[in-house]
Amino acid sequence: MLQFMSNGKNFSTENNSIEILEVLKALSLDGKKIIAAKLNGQLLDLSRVVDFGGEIEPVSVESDEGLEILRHSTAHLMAQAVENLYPGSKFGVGPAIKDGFYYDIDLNGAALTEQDLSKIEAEMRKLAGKAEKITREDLSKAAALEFFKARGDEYKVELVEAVDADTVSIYRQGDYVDLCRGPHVPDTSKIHNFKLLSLAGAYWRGDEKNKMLTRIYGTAFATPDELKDYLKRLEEAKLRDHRKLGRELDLFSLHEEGPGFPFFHPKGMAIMNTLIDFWRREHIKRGYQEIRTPQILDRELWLKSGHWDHYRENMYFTEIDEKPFAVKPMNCPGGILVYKTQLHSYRDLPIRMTELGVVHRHERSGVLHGLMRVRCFTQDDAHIYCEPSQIRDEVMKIMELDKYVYNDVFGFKYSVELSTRPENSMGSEEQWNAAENALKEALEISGTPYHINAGDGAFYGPKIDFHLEDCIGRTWQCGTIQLDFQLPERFDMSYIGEDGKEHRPVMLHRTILGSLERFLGILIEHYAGAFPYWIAPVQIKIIPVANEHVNYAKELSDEFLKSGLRVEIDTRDEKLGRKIRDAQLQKIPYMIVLGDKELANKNIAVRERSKGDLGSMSVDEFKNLLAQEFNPIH
RNA sequence: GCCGGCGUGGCUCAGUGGUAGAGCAGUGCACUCGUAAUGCACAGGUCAACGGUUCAAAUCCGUUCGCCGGCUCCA
Repeated sequence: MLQFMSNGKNFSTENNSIEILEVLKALSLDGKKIIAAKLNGQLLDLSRVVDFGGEIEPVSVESDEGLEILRHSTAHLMAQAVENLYPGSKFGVGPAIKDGFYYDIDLNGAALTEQDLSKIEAEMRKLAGKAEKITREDLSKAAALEFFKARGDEYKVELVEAVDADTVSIYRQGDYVDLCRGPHVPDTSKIHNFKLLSLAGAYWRGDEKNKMLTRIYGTAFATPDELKDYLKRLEEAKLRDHRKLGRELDLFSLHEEGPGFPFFHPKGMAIMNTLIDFWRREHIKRGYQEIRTPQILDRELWLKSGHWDHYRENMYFTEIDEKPFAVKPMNCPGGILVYKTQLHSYRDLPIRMTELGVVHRHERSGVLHGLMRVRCFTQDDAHIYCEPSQIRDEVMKIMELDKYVYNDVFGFKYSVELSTRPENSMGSEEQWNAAENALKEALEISGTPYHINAGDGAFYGPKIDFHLEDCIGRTWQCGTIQLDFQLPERFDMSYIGEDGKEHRPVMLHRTILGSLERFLGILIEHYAGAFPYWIAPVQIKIIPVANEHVNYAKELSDEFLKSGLRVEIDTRDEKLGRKIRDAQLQKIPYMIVLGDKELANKNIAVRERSKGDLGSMSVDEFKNLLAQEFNPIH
């Protein structure tokens, strides 16, 4: 006898096996949207026959788990369509991912273009129309190996070999067979709302030594509206693209003459400089001192620091007077030379030295991306030299600054990761353990939620990384805190302790914004180009109604410029509506309209970019208005 | 670096073998204008670069560069 329970309802059968769907029916838990079930927490197909009972719960296509199943089944449907259209295709992996699914396929020499996606979609719809049953079969590992070997499915063979169990399952729909853990929707007619999105190359098992397969990305949703909303969100994301806005708002440009080396225009620099002003104030408040170190340094220094051994691939080299030099990819070795110009006392520690360091790193050509991934960028770097006992406090202070900047000032959500010892690293096991524990402690005492990213630390020490979430849910690494016992050792750094003897300081590397270039890119997308007043490249646009109002406009502009505001006048011989429109498109926070009325009353008409016309007011009233704007620099 | 796609005036894009097109932006002229586009005219491109096929190449082929979407890597 088998017994099933769900939310207080019970069902039992005298048989010693039963199909899941029958159980749900008996409990009146079946329905159009139910595509799978959970028995004792395990996800199962509706057609699965079980010989045990327990707590059962239907899985709707509208739940997170149901959606994942739907997407996974859609990936299979796509694979089936590809197999029909491109005979001889071999399949790699095809998982559901955030927002959709993909399948990696060896097309047997065929090449796809984006146009082929609609052909594949059409084939998918045809197959879905047939409502083919999706059935599961359990095979022994040996039988599965034999089966896939016989079909010449080399990738599936490799996957089966890697499975750590005696049996594996395969799923069939029509002639299509795939190795899969499941579960799946009961039949292909359950798959309606899908779209294939893009093509890409992807290395088999993510290893660039392996063959490159064709990856097809797609998405699927429970309802047509959800699919439509998602596609709309993709469109909206395109409108926020920092490369497009950077051109439209005249912030920066990219040129063939300097791949990966962005050019900043006056308006881009206005934002950058405001950002730097803000950054400096916050660091001075928190006891940092700023330094600057050279761009090019003797190669010997990089041999000593370990960069030659661990980072050479990413460095640029040059020669001065026949002597080898390197362009700096990091600021730390230069900073250490500054530290070593003096003898330090324990009383001086912690020493917090910042540097807006311009670093060059060679990135492979395929990875460059606007301001987000470049070959030359400005790090808002800092190095903190302290005693081991001070590490925890210093880390917590940095995390406090991170929270203030990310959350309070810019309104980003962010998450924290702890990255541990990688391969190809320097130092002993004990040092790494101590370093990792120090960071863990700081995270735990401050109650910061984090997850561990094993093996992703820097070659000289473990790190805490801060990932900001942008407007479309992508995450970007900005801040990092890296603990380093190696460089102090290599450079024989010291301070004089209370005991009058020399001690080795610990070094913390950290950034808050990460790369100023990337941070600007993130801000552009986050605000969709409509920067808050305090950081907007042009804060006020003065718009004279006609020629005879231009002089008044210039007087006003001079006054604003003197008080440090970023202001422009539109003196073009255009109609008011046109000038307003252009200022709106430039997303300028405030517009001031000056015509006969304003000239006569010596006041101004103010328009705010999102609130519209605010009516007339005196210049003083306007300044009061500005004073109420959020502004972390004042 | 690898896979696929793309590269036509400042921008967005049409043109797929027969001597380069549009809209916006720009310039000139007229209008002197009240809260998201005034009208007319003019100017602007050796069609990414180089090589090849052809009587003829923006268009077909090859190489290189750059960009886009991914993979790998990363701030």
